[in-house]
Amino acid sequence: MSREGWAQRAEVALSEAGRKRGGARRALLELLAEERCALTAPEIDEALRGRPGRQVSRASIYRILDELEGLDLVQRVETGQSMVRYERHASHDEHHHHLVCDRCGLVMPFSDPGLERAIRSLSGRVPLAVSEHEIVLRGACRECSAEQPEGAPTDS
Amino acid sequence: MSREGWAQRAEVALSEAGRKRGGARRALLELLAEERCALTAPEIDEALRGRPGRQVSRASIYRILDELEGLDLVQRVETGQSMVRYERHASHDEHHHHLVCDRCGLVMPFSDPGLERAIRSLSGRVPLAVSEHEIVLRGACRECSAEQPEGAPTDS
DNA sequence: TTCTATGCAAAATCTTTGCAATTAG
DNA sequence: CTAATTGCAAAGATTTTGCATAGAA
Repeated sequence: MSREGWAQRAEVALSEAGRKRGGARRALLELLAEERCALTAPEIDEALRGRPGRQVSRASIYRILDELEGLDLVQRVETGQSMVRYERHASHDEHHHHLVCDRCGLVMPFSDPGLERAIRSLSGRVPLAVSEHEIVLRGACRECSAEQPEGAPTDS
Repeated sequence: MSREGWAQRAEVALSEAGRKRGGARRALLELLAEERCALTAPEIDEALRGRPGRQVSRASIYRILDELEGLDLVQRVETGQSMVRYERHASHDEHHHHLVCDRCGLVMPFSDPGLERAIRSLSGRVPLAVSEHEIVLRGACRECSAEQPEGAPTDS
């Protein structure tokens, strides 16, 4: 239900902002509504090429993402991979953070109430009116740690 | 003491890695030892130009940062500003995270034991062998919230 | 018809690489 | 002297912008 909820909220926010509903924007919204986790602009481009609907130019992808971010419909996520990722702005019950595998680049979502509690209590004690927070845990995913448990020797 | 400690550790690590002590590297180490918070490569470049010592080419800045990262002497920090930042790898007692002002781009360090506890306990419960974590809180810094408390009207 | 939306191509960054000259040991 | 270090310039990549065309209301 959240996905449809988001798509609907997006439509409303855009029309309220006086935006027309062009094909490119609709294609992007559709993709973002389905994706559960963060994508980079190039990944979005590629994803749109690999599906029935329309494909969208890079320039439009950036423009639309920027616009959606301004309307709080998507949020940027930094995963330490030197490229911004975008995902739909989570409603309260979907709020999550990210696990990133240093070796294969895999990005997975996770969430934890204890962590959120700690953040909330902390937010009142810092010299910043906190509106967002982002947490990234890095390490080796299960598959990668199985392959090379530790600092395994290379063949060089 | 931590600063000198870091600089010294860096010298040792580099010589153990069979590195010579060129001027560019020394200038970068010196700057990083003094900085308490994360800088982008362009910021480092500019900072080096504005100080007595030697100035270093962009290429070398990137090469050296990359090398230092490999030796665990510096760490990358992503603050959601679409550019990687670098700071010296914190020793345990210096470990910190970042507050970022959405409006002016200011980056400040902070740390919180409760948060670290939450992260530690969480690390055992996720499908990732966690080796690092990064936390960014975003919002408006004091100066910026004073200027425009909320969604203040623009003059457009 | 009018204003927005979009694509294409060029521009603007940031980052990496190749190569020659310099420097440390 | 030998190998690492550095700078410069060119190449790569991602992101932004200008402008003309297509599309929605």
